[in-house]
Amino acid sequence: MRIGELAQRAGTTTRALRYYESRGLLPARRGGNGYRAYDEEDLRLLRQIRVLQDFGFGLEDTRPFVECLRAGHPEGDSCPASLEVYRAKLAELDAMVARLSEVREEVAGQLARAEAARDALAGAGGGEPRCELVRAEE
Amino acid sequence: MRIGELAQRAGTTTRALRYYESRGLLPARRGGNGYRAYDEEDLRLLRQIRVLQDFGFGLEDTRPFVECLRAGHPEGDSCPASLEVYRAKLAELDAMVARLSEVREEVAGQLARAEAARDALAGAGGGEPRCELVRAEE
DNA sequence: GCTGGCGTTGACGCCGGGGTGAAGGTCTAC
DNA sequence: GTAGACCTTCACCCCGGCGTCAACGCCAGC
Repeated sequence: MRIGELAQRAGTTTRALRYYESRGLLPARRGGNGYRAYDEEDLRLLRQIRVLQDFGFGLEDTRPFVECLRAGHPEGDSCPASLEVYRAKLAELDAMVARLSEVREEVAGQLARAEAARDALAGAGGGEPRCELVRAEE
Repeated sequence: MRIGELAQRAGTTTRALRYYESRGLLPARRGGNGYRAYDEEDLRLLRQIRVLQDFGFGLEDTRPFVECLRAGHPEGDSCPASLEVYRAKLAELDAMVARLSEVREEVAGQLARAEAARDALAGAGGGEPRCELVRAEE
């Protein structure tokens, strides 16, 4: 199988495949004409890469999985190094969620405060706050 | 007040202030010598910018707040446009947290699955799983 | 009048990750 | 024979929010 077919079957581009090879992630054998030659196994490796990429893993993070498959293990995550990547990614995701949630609460607090201040002014200057929704603003 | 003093008092750099001006965010009057001239009000605007930046707001997001202050309102978030930015940011943060949490659960599931597979193999090939912790792995 | 420190403008660098684009040549398939 | 797929190498891009010169102007103190 040549590069175009592999790219098409994996839903990626020939450019990406050459890029992976340049990173040492998916080396290819060569035919006599210099063309890259791939087999079904390479398609498996490539699919593993793309699944992880869809999870937001960096290319380097996919390397242990690919090497695990290449070493003959049944799954890309059958090796300790892959599990470590999972764990590191989990920790990273947890940290991001925690940070974002903190900011979210800060912003929510600011919004609530600002809305309360606005309503207090509206109530003082414009009559009954209860009727606020009745007045057409536009 | 000249640019260096303002930068220092706001804990930023002259380069950042010139950049804000180039973006039209914090225009400065000029003295006869061409030097930028700032006052205490500019310091308030600048502090507003920096608070929002620390929340992770982009520069453009700070514009409504700055213009609100410049229009004479007591707070940068005393204007509807600022509240809209808060709301948009909240939605954005919620979406990010949701997306990250989804991925987190996917990865956690993969990790659990992979660990279970590993343990099943260890149990089948290495004897009693109960004693696994007793065997020195290294 | 000279040095040093502030100021001015403009242009380019960077950071990172995952590629893409173009140019110029070779090979294959119909 | 010609279109299309393939090869290589080098450069570029995207994003924001500045940093880093370069080359100059302005002003105070000595």
